[in-house]
Amino acid sequence: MGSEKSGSPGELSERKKQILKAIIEAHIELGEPVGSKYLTSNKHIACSSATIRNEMAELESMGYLEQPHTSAGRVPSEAGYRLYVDSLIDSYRLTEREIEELRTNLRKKQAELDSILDTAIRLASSLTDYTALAAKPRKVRVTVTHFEIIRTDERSMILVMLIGGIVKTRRIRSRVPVSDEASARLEMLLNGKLTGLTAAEITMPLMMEMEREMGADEYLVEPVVKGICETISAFDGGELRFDGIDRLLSYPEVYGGERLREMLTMFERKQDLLDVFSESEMQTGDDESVKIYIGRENLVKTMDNSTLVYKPIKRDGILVGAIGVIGPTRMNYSRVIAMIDHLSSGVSNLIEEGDERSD
Amino acid sequence: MGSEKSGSPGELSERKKQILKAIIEAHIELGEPVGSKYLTSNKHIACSSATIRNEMAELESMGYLEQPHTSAGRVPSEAGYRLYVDSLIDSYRLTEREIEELRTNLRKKQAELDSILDTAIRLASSLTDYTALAAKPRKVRVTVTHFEIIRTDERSMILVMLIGGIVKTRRIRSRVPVSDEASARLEMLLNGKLTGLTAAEITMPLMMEMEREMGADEYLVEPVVKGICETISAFDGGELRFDGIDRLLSYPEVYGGERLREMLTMFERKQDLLDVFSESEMQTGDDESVKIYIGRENLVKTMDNSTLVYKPIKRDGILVGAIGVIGPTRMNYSRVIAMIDHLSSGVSNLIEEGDERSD
DNA sequence: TTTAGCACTTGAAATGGTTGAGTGCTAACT
DNA sequence: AGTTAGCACTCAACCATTTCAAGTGCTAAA
Repeated sequence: MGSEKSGSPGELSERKKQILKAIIEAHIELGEPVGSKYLTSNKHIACSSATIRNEMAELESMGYLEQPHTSAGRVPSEAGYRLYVDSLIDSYRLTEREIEELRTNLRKKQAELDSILDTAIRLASSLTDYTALAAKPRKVRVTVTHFEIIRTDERSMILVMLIGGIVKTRRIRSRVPVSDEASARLEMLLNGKLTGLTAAEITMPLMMEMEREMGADEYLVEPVVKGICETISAFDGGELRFDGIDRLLSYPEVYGGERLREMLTMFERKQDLLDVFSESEMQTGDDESVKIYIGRENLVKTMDNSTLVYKPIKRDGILVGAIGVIGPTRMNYSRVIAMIDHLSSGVSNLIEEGDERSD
Repeated sequence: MGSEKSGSPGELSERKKQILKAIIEAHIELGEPVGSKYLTSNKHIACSSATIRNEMAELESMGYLEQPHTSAGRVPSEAGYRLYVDSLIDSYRLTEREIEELRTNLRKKQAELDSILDTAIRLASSLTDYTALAAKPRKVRVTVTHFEIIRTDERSMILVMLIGGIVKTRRIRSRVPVSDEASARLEMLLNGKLTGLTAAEITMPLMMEMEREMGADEYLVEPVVKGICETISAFDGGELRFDGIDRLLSYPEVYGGERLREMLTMFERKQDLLDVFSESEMQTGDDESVKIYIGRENLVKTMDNSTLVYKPIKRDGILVGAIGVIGPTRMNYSRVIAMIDHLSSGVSNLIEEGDERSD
């Protein structure tokens, strides 16, 4: 047996490449193992089925193809897909219509990051026909940069916090009326003492000091600070949202039975997937192109037969999220890649420029 | 054939009730059609299998039971379940442990409605083992009650809107520096002109008037007002969130194959389900107890074999949402009902009392 | 080096018989 | 009249067997 398990693409003759590419594309299209005869008749390859069989046998021993059972056609292996996306793939040109659809749909929603992401995954899912997801990675150091208190009536107010460019609010109610003077002082205190601190750095002594400075209105401090800590903690957990989960069912060969359950469970737990994105945060230095994880390449075990395609989203140069799709290994790579690329860039631009439509 | 399709429970002899109840509970427990022999041996019923067969035949002709095929046991019909939950069911006592779990978990999260709901559905799903969902019903008349502008730096600010007790924010950026005076005037204008108006009532003339009053800073008006309209519009759409979708797969008899897909699709589309909740908003006058929709009783077609159990959530007497679970018709009604009842009340109390931990 | 032909393998689908749970009905019993 | 035992009947589920067709690997010829 040829023991050259993972050969570099250079080893492959032109014809082998052509055949491998044809097999992968046929399999993407049909979802079934593809046999030698199919290739000769449907893809235009200039040799007979017997020759193709020989080549396929070699490709298999090199690890690019697999055979479900003796009398079935061949199926691309993960290595095969990897080779395909790395060097065989034709880059897909989005049609004018598709670009237009991306642009107008994205433009419509000029809002906070969250709702932009929602629109984006909806788009991604409906355009690619796979399950789409967006992640906000877990942050390492979450701090409030600015506090502001808004009075609504004499015993309730709203605390507005600016956390890394995102606005979070929290309602504060008190049983007794609170003077304007007291809330103003509280606001000042918060801005003076708590900005720039992570949840862990907000200590008891600090809180007691604040209570001292609030004098008669010290009763406000504890619930407010507690709320702030909760908000910060909730924020750094990262977040993950989905669209088109029902589309998983379009690929019963992959997501049938128990596998589907594992998949859904993973979507519910979210943590594993978030880890994947966080990991990418590390290697975000190298480049910022579309990333592709095929099968068990780099991922959680439950994603054996799936591919994750995603691209980071940046604001002012720093990573604020990612958007991608998840689907069967035999997904339409070229189209998906082009789509995610555009979409992510679109979102990046959108949040970069903000709402400055003031011309 | 006895043509009394839907008899009132009064028609039923004590023994018929007892048998029906036993069948339903056995079927809930086992998930399989239950036969006459099983009842005599496992549930203590004081007569022989033959007698039970006779009774079952009658119950079937009355429409309370169904037979999948000739040589199978009986399965409760929707009418049977309905009768069961209406008059046969034993009310379930939550254990101390369960109550404790509800309370502590719910208490932990003292935050805005959204995150309370998230916690609640997570709880509901994990405690009942069914898919849980929470809805914020579509509002008829959404208006902003209060505007507030927060300056972050000289060319960006945050617009805070109070919409029906919920806080929404929106970032505003401008290419040119904005004076404090200008933003203060804008805030005043918004509060003066736009509070109490729905999106539809914000007209062009109104906007032009505002531009006039802003003088040199009129360029701020258009993007801001546009953003406000979007926010209001987005708000009245209602919202629906889930937890434990993976649990659908625990009941393959119901959610296997095509049905599962329909179910997921419905979860994605959300609209149908929201309609159900909105409908309940209408009839919310009659009472505010736990509501139960069994099978095709009242619902969307895709929910034929499912039951929806939910209870509205109120703040200050008005409906702000609902929480419930969705599961197979053969769900453990007594337990689920008790759970949802408690949970919904818990949430209601929590948002009622707010953060007033100032003692 | 390529190709045609053929024997071989093997999963999927079709067939057919067996099994067992559960029923409905009738006749005996209280 | 209501209840029960007994029995024939039905029908899905299961298992073993057969058939079928797709696709291969190999050999021999071009």
